[in-house]
Amino acid sequence: MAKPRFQRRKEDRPAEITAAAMSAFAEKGFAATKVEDVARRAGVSKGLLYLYFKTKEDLFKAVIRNFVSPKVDALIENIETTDMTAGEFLAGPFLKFAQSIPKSPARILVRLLVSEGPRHPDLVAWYWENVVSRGLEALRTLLVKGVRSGEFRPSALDNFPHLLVAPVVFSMLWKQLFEDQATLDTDRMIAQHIEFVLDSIRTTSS
Amino acid sequence: MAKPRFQRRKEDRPAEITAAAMSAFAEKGFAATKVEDVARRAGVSKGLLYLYFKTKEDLFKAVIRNFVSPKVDALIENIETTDMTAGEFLAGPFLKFAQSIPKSPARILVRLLVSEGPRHPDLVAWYWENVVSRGLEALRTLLVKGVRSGEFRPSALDNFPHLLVAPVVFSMLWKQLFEDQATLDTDRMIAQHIEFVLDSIRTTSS
DNA sequence: ATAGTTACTGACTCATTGGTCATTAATCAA
DNA sequence: TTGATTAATGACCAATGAGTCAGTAACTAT
Repeated sequence: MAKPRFQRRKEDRPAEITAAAMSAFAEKGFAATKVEDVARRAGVSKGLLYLYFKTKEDLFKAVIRNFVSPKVDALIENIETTDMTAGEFLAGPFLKFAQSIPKSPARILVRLLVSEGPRHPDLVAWYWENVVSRGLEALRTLLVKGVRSGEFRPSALDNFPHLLVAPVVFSMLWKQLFEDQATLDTDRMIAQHIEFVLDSIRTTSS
Repeated sequence: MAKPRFQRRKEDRPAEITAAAMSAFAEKGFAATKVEDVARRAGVSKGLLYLYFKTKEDLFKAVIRNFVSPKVDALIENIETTDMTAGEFLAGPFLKFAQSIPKSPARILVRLLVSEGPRHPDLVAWYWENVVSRGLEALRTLLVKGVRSGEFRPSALDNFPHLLVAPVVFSMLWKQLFEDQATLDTDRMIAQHIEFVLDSIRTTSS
């Protein structure tokens, strides 16, 4: 009764493989990662990988899709269902969210997207539709809500919710590039930034 | 007197080759760019390229070094020699500088650095020493000067000059990824950001 | 048991490309 | 003009790695 050389686990393979790919891409980037290495990490043969993903590129897209969507969905859900004021939400749950991203494994995805994006227009388009535009729209709604209630004064920020997010992106990149040379307290930096913004757009100083 | 098949121009070759490499890398990224393609763009044979650059990686480093240094040097020079107040400088020359970067060809370098950085630690170290730390230090000095003169109140920004630069980095990435899906008025966005920050740290509102 | 199905393996192919080097030709000094 | 020097060429080699496929073994239904 020797233990079998492998098991058949059709259901779990795709998830296991994308997870393996995620960590491999994270370390090496897309081009420098060998498909066989991904397979090895997933404890699977190269052939099997090609049974679930048509090409290496296909695998890459699956990775991005899988790990990003849940995060944004959660944020948007929160924004839409909260009963906090806009200011409270930004200084509370949103801040927490913004601070958590650069420390989560997801931080790697920016790097992947930045480096490979231009060569995968359809992936970028998907990302735009499902992540970026939805996220920005939710933020804008939140800001408008604040303006309507008189909590915020109207400002250019209404057109540039991007600004709320810029330091987060910056932090993600920093952590991957310069962590060794100089640690950056991204939590405090992001908090400070939100504070600056709220300072400027709040109608009353509490 | 047939025209010669090539000319010997030892002096100019390296610059021409790095320029060609710059544009090639910009389009395809590092790994996906073929050395031979770089050579072709430079109007040169592959062999010659290897006469001036030991490896492809070597070429890559040269590219980054060549195109970045001048920019930062200029900014630092300006900061050190200006007789403006800190606020004037930030709202004037610095803003102009920040706005110009995402529109210049140099914007591509972030992408290169982000994607390849982790695999070239020595390049990142060089970049940190010669560009990032020097730039940030100059900005910090500027902020401290503002505080000393009473123009700014002391704030966490003194420890996070990064914040002044985050939206610039963000803009560079945006322009490369989402230009097609949604144009972003980076000039206005960056201006707005600087305004927010100055709003928050200025002691007097003018 | 046993035959049938299919998840899974891994050796192989073949196009690609980083890097070399023997050769060629532009330039220069005498 | 001619010989020496070296910038420049491009055919070539060796390695690499994406993708294939003939075969194998885990599972399943009978």
